[in-house]
Amino acid sequence: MAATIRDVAQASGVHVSTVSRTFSAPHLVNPETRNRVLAVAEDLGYRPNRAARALTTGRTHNLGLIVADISNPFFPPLIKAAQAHARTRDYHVFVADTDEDPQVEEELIKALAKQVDGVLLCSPRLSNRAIERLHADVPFVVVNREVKGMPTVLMDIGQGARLAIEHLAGLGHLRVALVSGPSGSWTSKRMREAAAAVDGVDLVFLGPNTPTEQGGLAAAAEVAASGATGVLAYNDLVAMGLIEGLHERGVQVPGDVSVVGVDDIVAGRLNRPKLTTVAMPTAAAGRMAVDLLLQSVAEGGTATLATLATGLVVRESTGPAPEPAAS
Amino acid sequence: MAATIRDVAQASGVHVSTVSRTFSAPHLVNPETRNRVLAVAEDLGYRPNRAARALTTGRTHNLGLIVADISNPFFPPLIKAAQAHARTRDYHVFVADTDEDPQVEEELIKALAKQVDGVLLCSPRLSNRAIERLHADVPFVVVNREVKGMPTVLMDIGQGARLAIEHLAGLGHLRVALVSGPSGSWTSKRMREAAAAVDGVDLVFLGPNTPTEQGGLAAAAEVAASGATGVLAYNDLVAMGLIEGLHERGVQVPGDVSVVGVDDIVAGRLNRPKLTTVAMPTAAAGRMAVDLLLQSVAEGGTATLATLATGLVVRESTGPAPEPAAS
DNA sequence: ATGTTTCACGCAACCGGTTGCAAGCCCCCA
DNA sequence: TGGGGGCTTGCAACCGGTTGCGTGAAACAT
Repeated sequence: MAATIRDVAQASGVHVSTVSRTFSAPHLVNPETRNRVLAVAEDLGYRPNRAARALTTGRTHNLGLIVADISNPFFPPLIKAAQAHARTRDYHVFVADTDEDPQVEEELIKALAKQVDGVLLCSPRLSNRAIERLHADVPFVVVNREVKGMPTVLMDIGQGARLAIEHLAGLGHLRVALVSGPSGSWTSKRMREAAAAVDGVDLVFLGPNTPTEQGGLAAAAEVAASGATGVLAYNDLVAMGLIEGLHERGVQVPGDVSVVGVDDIVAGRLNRPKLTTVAMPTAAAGRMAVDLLLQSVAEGGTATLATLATGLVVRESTGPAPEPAAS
Repeated sequence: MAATIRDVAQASGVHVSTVSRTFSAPHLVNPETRNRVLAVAEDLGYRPNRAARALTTGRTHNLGLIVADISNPFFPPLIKAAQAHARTRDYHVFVADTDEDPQVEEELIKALAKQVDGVLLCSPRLSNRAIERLHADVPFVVVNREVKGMPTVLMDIGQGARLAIEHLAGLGHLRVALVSGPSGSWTSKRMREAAAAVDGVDLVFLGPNTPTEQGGLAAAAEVAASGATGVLAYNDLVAMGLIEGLHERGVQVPGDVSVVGVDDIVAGRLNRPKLTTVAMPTAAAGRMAVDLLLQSVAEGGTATLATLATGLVVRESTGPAPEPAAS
């Protein structure tokens, strides 16, 4: 159906290798010939078949991006930044969603392996072992988690968590709950560690939870029962669900309980009360991840670790700790 | 690096064609041989290279899904459903985001064309002409827009708009504003037509707007000035931005103005007030689109049109029209 | 006039699979 | 015992490109 390199060769009276070079090494072909070939190619609507090219060159000029849950508003900015950035490097990014299922994640990686030059693993749910094993098939860059020996882009959630806890402490909250995400989450662990390093606050660890509003909603009872007046949630979605759940129980935010989220998703800005949250440099992370990946594709495994700074955005979901009930 | 079919052939003492058949036509090879080959393949970690296979078969077993803006929470459920459904058919789905840019959209389609068997175009921004032209390169299914001669999945937004307007009319709103989306949007047009068909309400058309909270926020002034007490917004994001903007102006929702969104995104359920909205069957649309696409890939262009019903979900952002000010 | 470069291009093998054709084998039946 | 048919497997061409090598011609130096 579509024109192939041989059609173009025949129509312009040259050998296929000349057509090939016209596109992949133009300086090797006489300008006159080149223009003729280009004209014919244009005329026939010929475009080199990237897949076929990849077969011999080993370069597909595609990148894969694997994400646990596209619905999580944390990812789209990262995805968009990665795609836009990759495009400037003449690469395309294919996104796949694993539905939080490690099995699916592995299957997708294998399927992608031969069709892309490298894969961006965003918050992977796979075990380190599995990741290292699969790494033999295709270069990786891991985002939002540390896997030894692998190029990694981290957002300094520890710093963010510390800022958040200090913010709460500064408002007089003496007892703060950490509502964590999925069990074994690398992020949750870092948050706990960082929070524990802040002096003068009493920490309660709650969870694990699904990292969605549902999870937050479900955690509301626990939080209410914990006696904490400040909460650092796993992410904004959990925070929003939690606020909703607390509200249903008649607990006021920020009057009775202050809540801090993580991610700074757009919806948090529209929430009522507007969410105080740890802002993640997602777009920068997406670009950085692409850079690292292309670098590691080109040069072979350089296991750089990039850590991006986070910041605290104070809005309306946090306020002074309530007076201790004088009962 | 990775094992090829020839490695497996050599290691198991058979010809490559036998290995090939072991995977793609198992019934043609002796069970004994087959098991030996499978064992060796397993041992070497061999997996057929899908791209190479595609070269001869013309089937990549991949689908492309192109979307204007992944950040729009309307799409993720559709994407997830499409991916999950495709997986059951042994297909993989690659998602790409065009950033609302027709240029990028076209480029992505061309890039994907040779690497997938078909493309799902979700709310494309390209002109009908361009779509028809590109259709020569790769089968399409269009979602959320009508392009003649192409398999299409539609959600009956007209019906939804009618339900919404009737709901508002039933609450006593006599003057209703339609806050539309991007200029030339197919969806906006359908909504206008359907709304116009409802008797007894006075319609005001506002817009165009970006289909995001920003757009809604920006439209607040216009809405406040329009004298409408009911609003049907282009989508939930716009509705939420609008509510936020009205709130900033001291206009109460639903006290002073009732707002209906479209899409039924998750965030709308967490909004305060919870959004009354037209629920779109996004997951069903994703599955249906995959089915149509695979069908058209297998059988050649059958230009089916599937229209999926929508429904109205009444929550808290709509209420009785206020008493006319007795000034 | 001869020798040496340089340039442009063709030849053919190769990437990793698939597939139509045919050959070898065994079995069955007449 | 010979012929027909079914199974299993190998052979080789092919999909759409790329690329190392070699050749012929033109350009330049000697």
